[in-house]
Amino acid sequence: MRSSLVAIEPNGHFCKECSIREFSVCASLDAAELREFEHLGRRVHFTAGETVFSEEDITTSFYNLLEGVMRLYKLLPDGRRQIVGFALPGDFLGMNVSGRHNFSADAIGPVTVCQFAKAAFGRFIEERPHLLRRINELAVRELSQARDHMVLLGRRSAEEKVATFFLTWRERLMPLNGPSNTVPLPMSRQDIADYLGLTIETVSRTFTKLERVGVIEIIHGGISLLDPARAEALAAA
Amino acid sequence: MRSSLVAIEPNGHFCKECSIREFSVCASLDAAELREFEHLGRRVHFTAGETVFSEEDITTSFYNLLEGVMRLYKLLPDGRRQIVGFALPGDFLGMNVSGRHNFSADAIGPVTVCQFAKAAFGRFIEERPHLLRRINELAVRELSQARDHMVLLGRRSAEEKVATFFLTWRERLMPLNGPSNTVPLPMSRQDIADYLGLTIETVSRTFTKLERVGVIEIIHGGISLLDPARAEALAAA
DNA sequence: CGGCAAAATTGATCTGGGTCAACTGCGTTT
DNA sequence: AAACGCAGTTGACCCAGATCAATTTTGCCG
Repeated sequence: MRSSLVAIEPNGHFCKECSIREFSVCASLDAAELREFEHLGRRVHFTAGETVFSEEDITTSFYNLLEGVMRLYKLLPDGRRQIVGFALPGDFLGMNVSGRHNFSADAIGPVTVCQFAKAAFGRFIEERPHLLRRINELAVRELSQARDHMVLLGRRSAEEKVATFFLTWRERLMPLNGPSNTVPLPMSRQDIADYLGLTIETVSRTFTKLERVGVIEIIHGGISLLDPARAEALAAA
Repeated sequence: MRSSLVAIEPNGHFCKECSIREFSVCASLDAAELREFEHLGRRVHFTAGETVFSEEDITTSFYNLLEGVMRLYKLLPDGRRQIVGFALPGDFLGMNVSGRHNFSADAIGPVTVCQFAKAAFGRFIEERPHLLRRINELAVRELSQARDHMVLLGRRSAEEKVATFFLTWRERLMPLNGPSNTVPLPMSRQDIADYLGLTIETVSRTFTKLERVGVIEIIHGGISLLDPARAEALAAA
């Protein structure tokens, strides 16, 4: 569903207090720039399941994810879905070709974003090459992740896919939550299936199997990695 | 195999005569910049099957593909291969995270590249934001292609994969060769299989099947798209 | 032209993961 | 606390595509 009414805080938040600044695109800005930047963005909230933008939409905004997790996906005409990634705080969304988002983005659970009007943001970048360099850096990193994911989708078995997913998801959460063998999984089994190119049944069976052999423990809202080394081995890293 | 001896032309070619300039990263440079740029790159040739760089290599150069086709791929420890893309003239290679190429690149048939030392190229970009913008544009386009390919790998049937491949490959060749229903396929069946997440046998059988039903004709070094509309339908675009 | 090796095709069979269907558990509403 | 509904799990069966195994075709070199 698309949000028809979203809460908009009429500013009041300051970039310099932003907890995810160091991870985000803003990390490249100095104090003076940050103060100017502050006026370009506005915080917007979304509730669980809301669609932030759709693939066919014309891009009018860029988004900086502040809180929560989003699923990024594409649909085939017959409804098959491929999740092309999950966005975490610090991720920058909205770069695109030909003026259209080429994937859709839903909030998984409550989400806060910093939304920038495309035109104003474009002007701001124009005279700040270091910001562009930072954006490019993030794009190249994403591209690298995308290629890794192609390997997973095209060449790995169900067990390898799931084990790899646990490890890379834990890895991605590390800068945010610190190192831990408890891996929260805010997304549904269906989301995981659509991310890994599997069915929900296969995901569920593989979870159970990995638990049975003692690699993980399935806990409420996630898993616990009991044997990370074994998981690495299963992932055929 | 890695090339131990490659022919290096001691310059003599001029950017302004470069046939693929308009498609490449250089399209953003003016006449004066081009003259300066010319001294940064040197043309290097590779023969069929040669490896231009490997995924574990530390990046020391950027490459602008001038002639020929390259396969870009990643290997799993047990030898399974996923081709993450094919590079065509105009494509720019070498952007990376953490200083290493994160995929390998082989020449398919004879290849000519314009090779730039990383440091010199980096300095040149530094003071030319429009070049950076152009590079970013290409990265974002690649990212979009990568996401499309994830959908193909994760959610499409063998027949859909092959039909989609014919159509998108033809599409990519269009700016270079002009529109045509004759689609050259310089890569091997194994390459196609590793690109589509299939086996060589399934690729071969699917080719034969599509020929039998009159969608394509298998010709020397490629296929002819007899019924593009049917192909679109099979691709579930 | 003939003889090889590599690439591609075709056939027979197998299997990992999909499909279909039932059931379980748990959070929400009344 | 009963009743509902949705997410997740489990079981039985099936099939698209993998695997294994020959051929056939193509390209190449003496």
